[in-house]
Amino acid sequence: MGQAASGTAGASGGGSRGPARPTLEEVAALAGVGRGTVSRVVNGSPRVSDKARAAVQAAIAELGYVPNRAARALVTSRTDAVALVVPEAETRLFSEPYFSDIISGVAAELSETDMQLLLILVRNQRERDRLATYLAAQRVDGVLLVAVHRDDPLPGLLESLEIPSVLAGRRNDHEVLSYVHADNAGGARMAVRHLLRRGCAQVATITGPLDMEVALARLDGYRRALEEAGRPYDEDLVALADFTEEGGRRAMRTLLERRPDLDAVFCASDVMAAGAMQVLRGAGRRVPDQVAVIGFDDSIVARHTEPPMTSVRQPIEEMGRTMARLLLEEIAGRHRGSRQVVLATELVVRDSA
Amino acid sequence: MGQAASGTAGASGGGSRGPARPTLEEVAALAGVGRGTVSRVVNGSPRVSDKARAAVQAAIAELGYVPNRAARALVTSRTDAVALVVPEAETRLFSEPYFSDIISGVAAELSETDMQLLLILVRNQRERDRLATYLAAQRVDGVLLVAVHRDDPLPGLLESLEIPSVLAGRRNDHEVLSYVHADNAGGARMAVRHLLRRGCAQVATITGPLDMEVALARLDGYRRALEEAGRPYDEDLVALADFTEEGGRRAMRTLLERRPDLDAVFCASDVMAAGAMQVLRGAGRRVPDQVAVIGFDDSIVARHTEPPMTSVRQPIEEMGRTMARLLLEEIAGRHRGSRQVVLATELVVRDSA
DNA sequence: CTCCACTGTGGGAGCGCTCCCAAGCGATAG
DNA sequence: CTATCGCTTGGGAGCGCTCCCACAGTGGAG
Repeated sequence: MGQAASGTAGASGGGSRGPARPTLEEVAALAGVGRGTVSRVVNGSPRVSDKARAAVQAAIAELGYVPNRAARALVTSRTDAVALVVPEAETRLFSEPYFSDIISGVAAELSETDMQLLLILVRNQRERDRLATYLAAQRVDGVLLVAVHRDDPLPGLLESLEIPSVLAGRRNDHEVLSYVHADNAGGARMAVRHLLRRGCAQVATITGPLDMEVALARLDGYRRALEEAGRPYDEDLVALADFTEEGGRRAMRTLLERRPDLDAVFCASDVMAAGAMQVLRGAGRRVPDQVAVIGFDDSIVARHTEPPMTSVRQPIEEMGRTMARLLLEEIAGRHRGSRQVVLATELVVRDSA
Repeated sequence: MGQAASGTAGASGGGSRGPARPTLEEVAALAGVGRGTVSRVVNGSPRVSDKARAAVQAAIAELGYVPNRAARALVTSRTDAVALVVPEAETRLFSEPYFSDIISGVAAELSETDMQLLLILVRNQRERDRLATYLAAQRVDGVLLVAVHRDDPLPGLLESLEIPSVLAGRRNDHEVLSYVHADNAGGARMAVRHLLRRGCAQVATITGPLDMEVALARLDGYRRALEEAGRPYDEDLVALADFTEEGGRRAMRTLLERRPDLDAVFCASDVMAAGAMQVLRGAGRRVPDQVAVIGFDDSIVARHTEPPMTSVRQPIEEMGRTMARLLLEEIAGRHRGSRQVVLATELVVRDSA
């Protein structure tokens, strides 16, 4: 593009800004060694004499040498980059801080290495297709994928491409890819136990979309807690929703209609719980006196509802960290096969239950 | 690293997965043309005959050819990547959805191009230094920077590196770099006008940290609205805070102490407003009857306070889009000098004022 | 003494692409 | 008919790096 200046050797590239960056060759010349030796020093090979290493390091410092990634990538066919793939529609459904916390954890772990973090938002079919091409072109060394649906084609794509990848959550309990997830069932169980211990007799639940394993697991925890307590599982006390506030409102209305006698609701997300609380208030039910409410995520919303919401916390940043760690190990090839990590959840008791 | 298999020519790289990717050369061979012609077609040069172009396109489709970025970057010394730099400490202070919305806007705009989005979180001095090296090594074609402080060294770094960059917000009103920001002063003015029109007589404000231009601008809007209405500007009605909930609580307590007669508070962020509302409730003041409250950001928090909060909305996703657009134009060199874009804010009236 | 490790080293080859030069080839002008 | 121009085209050179081969040099074993 555009008429490039004729330009003599080396120095000027396309529209180069700043002074020309030093190359390996220049470092070698200054250090009085060969290219190979500089490369070995830069890459931490042990097969270099102390004397040569010192000379090279001095030269690197003097010139402010930084390796050219493109050149390295070209020959190694590694990119030193991993992608965080986010199906965007989901992000909105998820409790808001989820996204930033995952990123924060991933970035923290990667910052120890010189891996770059690429962010890829996928919001429609076209972008999905582009992603497939993109990944097939091996533009990243590994992939982190969040918000996995049961029938999501993306994990299958990663699998067939044999690209190192780690999921946040899993498609189902036969997941073959590596994944990290919170103990959703355990958290839900804790929440419901808490409600039962409080003396609640008719504990309802509002679920997430059942094509997501997280939603299923939370429902399962609910069911198990009831079982443990010898309570019957009553379909009428279960309302399906979609992790959204409006969904939470709708579900709460349904529940109130079906079972006006309910005295507790465990919601699979804070946002749904917030919606539910609005409806309860509208219906003249006092929280927690008449109806106790527990959410899931312990997001910022939970701290701002009236009354402040009791919620199940999941260590999202830690999930991000762990995902990044597993991915790095997988890329390094230190592990055959896939691995799973389950992180503990925790009940944060506030005033709504 | 590790004992690489001997490997014959071409095909196998480091630990290559999948079939070898086709190269330009193979496309050229299949299409019966030279490398140069394929390159011209791929890069959309007009100086190619229709016949040659068709042959090349057919070959590309047949082989599923995708250009190798590293090879291209090596020779052009462009990377086709831009970085979104986030000083992380700030992200937490900002209303939460801010981050995801900016990203969403940026990604939307970039998805039309084949630019990659790199996310760089900077959370301490060490990472700041790394960033400087990183940018000096020209690993990205441009930089987007959010959460700019008045004395932030990062914009100065970008300036001296002469790397195309766009800020979200500005350091002060002499900003030399390109930036996009919301009409903070205008939004604040609208909010305070709304309070005055409602009949409030003693309108207080809780500000953000005054080393940030957004905070200053919002304070300025507050002052101007009072001026317009012929009201005095009273220092006692102004409390400094830091965009956090706890800061909002502290500031509210201070205000109540100094001016128990206040009947409205304009807060420079929703999160602070939420804190303020808690304190007001604790002090037995009814919102909005006794004290009207307005926040800023129209974040998710605003919708969940009790009562739901009136707030100034800023088009954050649009800001992200615009930032990306300006940056792309700057990279393409279509514009000399820097440009500024101000986006309108809007008052979203709910129940707190 | 020779022979054979072994360590450390230099530098050729080549990764896949863009840039650009020179050459081919019609069409038009002289 | 030849000279000139413009448009296409092929392919050499080279971007900065890693990989690997071959070649010292050193020291211990035979």
